[in-house]
Amino acid sequence: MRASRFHLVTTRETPADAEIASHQLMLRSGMIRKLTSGIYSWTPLGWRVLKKVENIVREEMDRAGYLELLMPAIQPAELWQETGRWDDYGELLLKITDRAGREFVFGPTHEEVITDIARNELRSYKQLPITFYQIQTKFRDEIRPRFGVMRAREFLMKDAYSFHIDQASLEETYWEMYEVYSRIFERAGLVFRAVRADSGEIGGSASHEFHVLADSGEDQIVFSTDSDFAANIELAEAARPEGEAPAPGKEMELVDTPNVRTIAELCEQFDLPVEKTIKTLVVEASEESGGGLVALLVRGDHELNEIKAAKLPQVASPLRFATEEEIRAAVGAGPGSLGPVNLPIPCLADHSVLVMSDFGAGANSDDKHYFGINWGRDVEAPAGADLRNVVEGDTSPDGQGTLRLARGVEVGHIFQLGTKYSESLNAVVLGEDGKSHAMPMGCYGIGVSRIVAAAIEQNHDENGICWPAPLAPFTVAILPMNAKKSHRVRDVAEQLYADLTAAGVECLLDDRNLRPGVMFNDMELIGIPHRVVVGERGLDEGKLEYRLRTAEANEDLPLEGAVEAILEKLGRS
RNA sequence: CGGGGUGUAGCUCAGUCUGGUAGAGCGCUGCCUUCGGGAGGCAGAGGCCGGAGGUUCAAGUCCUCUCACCCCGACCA
Repeated sequence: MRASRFHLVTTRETPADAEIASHQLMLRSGMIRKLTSGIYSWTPLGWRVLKKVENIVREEMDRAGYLELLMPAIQPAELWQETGRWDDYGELLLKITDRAGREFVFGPTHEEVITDIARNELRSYKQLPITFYQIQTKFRDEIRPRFGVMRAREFLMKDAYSFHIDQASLEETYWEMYEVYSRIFERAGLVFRAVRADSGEIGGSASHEFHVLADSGEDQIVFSTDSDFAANIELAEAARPEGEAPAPGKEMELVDTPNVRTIAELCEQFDLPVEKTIKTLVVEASEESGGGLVALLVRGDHELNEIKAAKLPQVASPLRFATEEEIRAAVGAGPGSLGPVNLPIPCLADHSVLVMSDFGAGANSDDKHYFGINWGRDVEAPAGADLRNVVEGDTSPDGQGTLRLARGVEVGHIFQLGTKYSESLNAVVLGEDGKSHAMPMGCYGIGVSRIVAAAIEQNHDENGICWPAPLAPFTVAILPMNAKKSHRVRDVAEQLYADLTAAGVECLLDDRNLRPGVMFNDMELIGIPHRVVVGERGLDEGKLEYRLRTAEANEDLPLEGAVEAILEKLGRS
């Protein structure tokens, strides 16, 4: 490709509404253009990268024997009403109406459609297992689109669905898919981690997420130093502390604590270690436990894990924090002065709280705290539960090693769905036993467009993007210096371009006749992995100049045999 | 959806408080000089100041209403 014909439009300045590196660099390099909130066009440059990702995904899916198809983006409401997700999926579902007033959705995912296909197409266990996939535009009406294509409303997704005669077959495909996904992210040149995950809205039992590690990631993931334990923090159970609370060493005392609203203020003003304090959070109780409110206790330096809490039978799901008015009505004190002693509502404590002694907590009376509280002596110990987020250094739940935390961008998610959809849509086949069986299903997603952003998050420097070779829009940039004035430079660059292109290398020849600095900066910004500079200076010595995008310095290549030397640099000789 | 903020040239932003000729830098067009890390000069093009009402002799600026976008929170690939 000739740069002069490629509509390369880069900007020096960073657009004001981009926060993270990938979004900024995608805009500056001209890969994407925003049409409206959460909806982007891909320019020729961006589209080349997106297609690279798409092709890797497609090749690996095909290699595994999965069948590509294409389903409609627009789906009839009836299908969604049949599974109940017309209402359950909530506001994320974009509903649209045709001229006759019939309702449709723009598909955010395709369990309904694929299961409809399966119930019509699949008759016998002999056709199973079978896995279909597609690469297609999805729309989810995110409450808050963010970070460019990282969390867009419209995005490109690879979604796959498998159908089975029994759970054992589902598990086999599930773990096979786990390997396929791992291969995809490896091939894309990404540093990633598979972690156990919450299965969330889609339902089902087992589930893993694949995260590209990046500091700007929206998810917190946890893994063990010594075992293969890895999980999303939403799901990571905290190891139960061993032993009992130490014997009381202090008397309980009631202390006036005006101007204390937070744990931090309490610790600072009264010189209390934070791990000797208790945070009392009040949430809505579940209906089956009688409604009302329930208090959750975690250690002052710990955070409540809302996902775990919502799964407890005593707690309403989804989790809802009580308002200050509700708390005052039930307890008679504000949120800053709550604690377990004389608490008039039911209470659950994180396991780590139950092994504390001589601790401080609110007195359920405004501007008063108790210090030196001990379980049993001063107040009956509440029931224990796993309520908190694990923290760096915790013992791994499997007992091997300690936990490390990292941030990740979720780029893939695999689920064992079970028969949730096959039952509600009556997708059954005849088994070997001659009876009908609802097919257990798996579903597997990859955020194709999100991978592009995640790859940049993981691979950039102060000059721009540093594409992993498999994702780069072009492999080699050829930069002629002052080509306008030197036919020699021009001819060598053209010949190199022709030869490399003939050898199947994707080259970008910068024939724009710009000043060298502009070309260098542009090519670094858009992140082309290999750069060859053709200049009078080098030609006099029979040399070209070569540089890897991520290298510190240039190296010379002999003009004679330059094509072979470059192919060798690409690992293609 | 709650809370905060911003809308002025293709982009980044001044100007709004205190009403009076619509600006700068980058980018774009032409010419000249320059040419190995975002050059310099000259000459240009480009704006219903997000939209609608209102106040005023006069509104980018003041008032009301709207729309869009961004940021912080709960969801997801």
